[in-house]
Amino acid sequence: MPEAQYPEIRALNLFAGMAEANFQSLMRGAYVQNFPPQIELIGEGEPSDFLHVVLSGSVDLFSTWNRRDTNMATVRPISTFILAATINSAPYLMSARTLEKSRIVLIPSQDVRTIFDVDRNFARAIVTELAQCYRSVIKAQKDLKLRTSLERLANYLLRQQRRAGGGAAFDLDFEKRRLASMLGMTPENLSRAFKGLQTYGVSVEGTHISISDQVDLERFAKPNPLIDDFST
Amino acid sequence: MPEAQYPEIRALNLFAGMAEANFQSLMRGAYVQNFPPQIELIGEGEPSDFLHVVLSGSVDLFSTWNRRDTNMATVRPISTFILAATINSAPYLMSARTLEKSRIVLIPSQDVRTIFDVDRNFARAIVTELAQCYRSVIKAQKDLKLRTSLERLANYLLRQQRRAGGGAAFDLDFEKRRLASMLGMTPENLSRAFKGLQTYGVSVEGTHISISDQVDLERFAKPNPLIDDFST
DNA sequence: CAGAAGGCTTGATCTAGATCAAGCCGAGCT
DNA sequence: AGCTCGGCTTGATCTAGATCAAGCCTTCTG
Repeated sequence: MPEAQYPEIRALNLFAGMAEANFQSLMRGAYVQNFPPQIELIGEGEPSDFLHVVLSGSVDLFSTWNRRDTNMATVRPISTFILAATINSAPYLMSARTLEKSRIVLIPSQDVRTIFDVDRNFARAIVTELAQCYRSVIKAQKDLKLRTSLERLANYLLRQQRRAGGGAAFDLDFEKRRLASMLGMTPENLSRAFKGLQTYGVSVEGTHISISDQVDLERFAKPNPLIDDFST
Repeated sequence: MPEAQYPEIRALNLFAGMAEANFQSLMRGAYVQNFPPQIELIGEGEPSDFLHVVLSGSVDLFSTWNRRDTNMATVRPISTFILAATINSAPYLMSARTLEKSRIVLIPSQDVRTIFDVDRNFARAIVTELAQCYRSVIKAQKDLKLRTSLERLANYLLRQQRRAGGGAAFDLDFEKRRLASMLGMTPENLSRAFKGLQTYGVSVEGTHISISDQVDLERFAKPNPLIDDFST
């Protein structure tokens, strides 16, 4: 891998604390690659040869059974995916495809396991990351099982609003059909859901959202840190 | 904690490989307790003071939001729960209650984190366990999102059959209302689902199940190791 | 500029499963 | 034995969301 990439990667939580020699040794086998949208990166059931880290873009994790499929999670920078499979040398449980143009680091799983055993700080970082992945999945599952589609959309808008700086107006950063998929609903129902939120002061023009009555929307959405807060 | 408990706990994957001194040090702060059924052990949002290990019985993990609640997972012996919260010193995302009389080890979270940093084998075991928890949740989510309730029941019966030795007849080890909850359906629908499986040669008498046409049931259920196999 | 294509919206229908409302039946008790 | 209580079943209805089927509008292309 070209050395120019190092500093950016080294700065990630996962690698920041480890010994330089171990980092170098990890990087020797790793490479960074740019993928176009809609590329299938891995398929479920395959052996877990590489740990993946999303540097930019976004990746959809999905699963298939009996001709049905469902998206399980969306990975945004900067975080890893299929860490659990890598750690346990187990086959992938999910498939992954890029949603948009994405930059991804691939690190051979064997190297990750080796360095894990010799670098205490790396071990700590791995386990923290893994715990975070676990908690993200749990949060997503709570969102899905406890809320209606209207409530999910309302809470998504509040989260997105915060990410965009907190102002009353902001833009969606996905096209709507992708948003629908991320929220676990069809494009048709997303369209209807947007209409349903008009009652609470939400107006939509293309990808531009404005919230005229913050309090009312929050009273409806009932955001909860144990579901909506990504940091904890 | 009474020393008599040690060997049984020491034999668990989580503790088997660690240095004796570290194990002793963990056990000094730990204790084993028997709980009656339906006791709420922890509540979501609380700080994660203890790592829990289920030795016998079973524990229901569930979540609540806006007066709704849903069960997220059922923990059977022998495994841990809320490991992720313990590792990250983060609040619990789920509540836990005993389903039946259960024996549970409680280990102070702070001790787990301390020993993690000094015992390489313990670190390895922790991360393996955590990865397994992660994968279990993913499997449960796939089961729920990709299958109808009839399919979930059919696959559950096949798994239970295997656990019971693989014979054509076996017993459920839960009462039906509990099974319904574990499968994410209402008791009413479970009842109807059992009727629906008669077509595939399943007959039910109380908690006793017999499968007259194994091949037909499997053709319907389409069991898949990436969902139904607990070992991988 | 015209045409096509793809995403968005809207309405109509369908479906899995939940909920509501009785009955049923076996176990334990007086 | 007769009663009661709790879990199970059964049927009827309800609902969130999916699916199907158009039309619409913007953007891209020849």
